[in-house]
Amino acid sequence: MRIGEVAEQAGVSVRALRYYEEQRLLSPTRTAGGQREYQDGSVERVKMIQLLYAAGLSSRLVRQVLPRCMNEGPSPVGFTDSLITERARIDRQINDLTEVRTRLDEIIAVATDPSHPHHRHPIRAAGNA
Amino acid sequence: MRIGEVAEQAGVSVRALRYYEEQRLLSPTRTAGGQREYQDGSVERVKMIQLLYAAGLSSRLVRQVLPRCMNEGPSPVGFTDSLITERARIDRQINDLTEVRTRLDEIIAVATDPSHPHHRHPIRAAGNA
DNA sequence: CTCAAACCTCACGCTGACGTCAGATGCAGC
DNA sequence: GCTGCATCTGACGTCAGCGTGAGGTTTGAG
Repeated sequence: MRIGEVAEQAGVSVRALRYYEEQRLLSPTRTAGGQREYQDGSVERVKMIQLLYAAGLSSRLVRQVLPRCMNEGPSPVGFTDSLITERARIDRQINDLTEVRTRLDEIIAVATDPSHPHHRHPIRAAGNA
Repeated sequence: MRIGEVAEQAGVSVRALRYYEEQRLLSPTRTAGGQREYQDGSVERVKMIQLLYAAGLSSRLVRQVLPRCMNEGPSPVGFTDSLITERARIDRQINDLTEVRTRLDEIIAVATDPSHPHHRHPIRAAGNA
């Protein structure tokens, strides 16, 4: 597969794929003309990269856990600590997100419930003609 | 309270507090000499700001929801949509984080379980004297 | 063989939440 | 008044994950 097809199927930009390669997350082969040639599993791999990035992992950490996520053999020795640290960070972040979501829900509820004193009508502002 | 004390109690930097003011999230009064003077509730307010930032809200959105989070009266009219959008984003992010956490747990389990073929000893690397 | 589309390599730009340094006050104890 | 620490206002630096040209090459259909 060429880069454009991978990009489309994985839902990322061509630029992103080149960036991932620069970060040593992908290593496509090259054609005689110098163009990138991706293997079959690449789309799945890119999606996993996106997921890990979305969870806030750094490129360095993605590089470390990616082989394990794709079942590509053992990981570098002694990196379990950073994984545990990262797991803790993710836990905290989930807690933060959950709390904020609850707050937002309350605010949305108040703003949507017409019987509440702080209610604002979604279309017309209250009190004005 | 002066800025240094607020910073210490809220666990943020002095620079961060000035930045929050620049973003119109705080508006401390000034002494005759021009120094910032914070009210009593400021520490709590700053912690809430941190929480909202930690959940990935932008300064603009923090500015919008903060009054509602601190029970400071109604919010600007017609901003419920952005809250709902944001809520959806947070939901997706929690899902991503949870999935990644599960992955990390699996990897950590394998790396910690001595009976697993991919096991690496936590202290000494396997296979070397 | 031609030509357009896709691809290539630099390399600078962008955004947000601050860090950091410079140089100039303000404030409190003595 | 002096000293020393806290604070002040700019204003530039940082870092990550790409976006966005510029200018040139490769590919493959016709």
